Amino acid sequence: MRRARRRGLAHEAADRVRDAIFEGLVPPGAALREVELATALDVSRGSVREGLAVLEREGLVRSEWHRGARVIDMSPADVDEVYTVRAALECLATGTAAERAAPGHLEELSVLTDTLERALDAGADSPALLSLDMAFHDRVYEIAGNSRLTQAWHGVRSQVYLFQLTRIRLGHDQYRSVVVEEHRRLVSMLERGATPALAEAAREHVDSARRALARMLADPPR
Amino acid sequence: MRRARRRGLAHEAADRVRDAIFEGLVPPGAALREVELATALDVSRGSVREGLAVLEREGLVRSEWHRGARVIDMSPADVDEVYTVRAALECLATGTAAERAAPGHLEELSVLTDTLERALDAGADSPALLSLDMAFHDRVYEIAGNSRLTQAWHGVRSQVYLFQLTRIRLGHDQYRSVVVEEHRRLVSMLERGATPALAEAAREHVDSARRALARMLADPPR
DNA sequence: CAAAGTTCAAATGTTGACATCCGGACAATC
DNA sequence: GATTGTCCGGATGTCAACATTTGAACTTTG
Repeated sequence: MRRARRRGLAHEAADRVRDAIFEGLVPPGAALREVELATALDVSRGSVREGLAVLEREGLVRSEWHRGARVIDMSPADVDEVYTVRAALECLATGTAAERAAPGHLEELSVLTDTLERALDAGADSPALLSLDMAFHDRVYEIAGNSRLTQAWHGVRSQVYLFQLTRIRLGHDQYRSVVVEEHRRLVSMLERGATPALAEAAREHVDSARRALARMLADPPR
Repeated sequence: MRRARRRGLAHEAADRVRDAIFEGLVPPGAALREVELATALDVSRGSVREGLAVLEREGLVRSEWHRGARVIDMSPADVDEVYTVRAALECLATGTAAERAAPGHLEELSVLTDTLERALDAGADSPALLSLDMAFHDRVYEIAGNSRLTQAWHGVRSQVYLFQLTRIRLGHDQYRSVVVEEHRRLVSMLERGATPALAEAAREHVDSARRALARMLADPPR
């Protein structure tokens, strides 16, 4: 069993605000005022403040001295930055995971992909698919078992999530048509161990997402 | 000019505590009590708390719910984790920097290496050399110009610093004998653009440090 | 005597009040 | 008329008091 974690109001507050951002209730670039959030969430400003610091660590929010916090926006440059870093991390993570994976782990990743496929076939909405998608990758990082690597991943994870949400919002057909296949490919590569081809597959998986989003941002299909 | 930054007491507190850790005043594994630090630094507990959160983001400190913060320790596993992640980041950073570097940037890195060499020849102490060493790498990240990458770097930077400090404390001869040459090699590779050989050099530079530290930890020369 | 329950000091988590800072609107100045 | 100075509303930064949790010493119980 995974041990239960007491977390405190700050993390709770961070979760609420993060979800609000993901749901689009707080658009990119919007200001996050401490008093406002404090009354809305019914906690003190101190807790909100600490929560915003958590979101800042995740890169979802940027704050400046005496100017408060704002939701990040997503210029094409931002997208490039995030996916470039993600590609490097994902490469390392899949490679390490391949080295350390027990057979059970690979089986588990395979099952996660099955779940994803079934959800797709059952007509689940794209955000739900994205959650499963992310869960798969989270598991890879866990299997790699490098806490610093996981921490680095958490530094871009929420941004990836936000960007991918935008991607599927602008046009989810392309996403739905490739997710499962790309994950299957990753699993099959993982089974063969830490090869250069695996690193290439991981890089390509990330880059495919980057290209799709870049296309969407440059030429919104409205 | 680089813009001036107001930062607040929390960052100031973080700086003090960080320095204290680097100077060995607070040994690995030691508890960092909020009230204690607050009185010592003459700031409120809130500011100390926020400062500790900064150090936690840097990986120098680990804190748990209602159990406070402790300085990380450095098991061989920790060393592996940090240098593994650092290698991946450094690869990406040098590659990107090579792509984007203006001639002036390469010149600047060369000058930084000259400074390092002069300091070495002038008999500067090893911690001073380490500062110059880190400044070089910081500049590479700046030149790469990827803020997410820089942030990921900051997530391991302080740990690298602490580990390297230990390395030179246990035996600085080896360090002094290779720093300059390894940096020269990096600069010359950077000048040839983003080649596979550059990535290899960056990886080797990091790995050399990892091996040196692992050797020291396994077999302390006392 | 070992295991579970109790108690208590010490530390952290949380809060609301007070101090400080920012940015824009308006007035003064050269 | 463009620049500089002053004011003020609204926001964040800081603080010290109060609430909660923890771990360990102690007691109880089977």
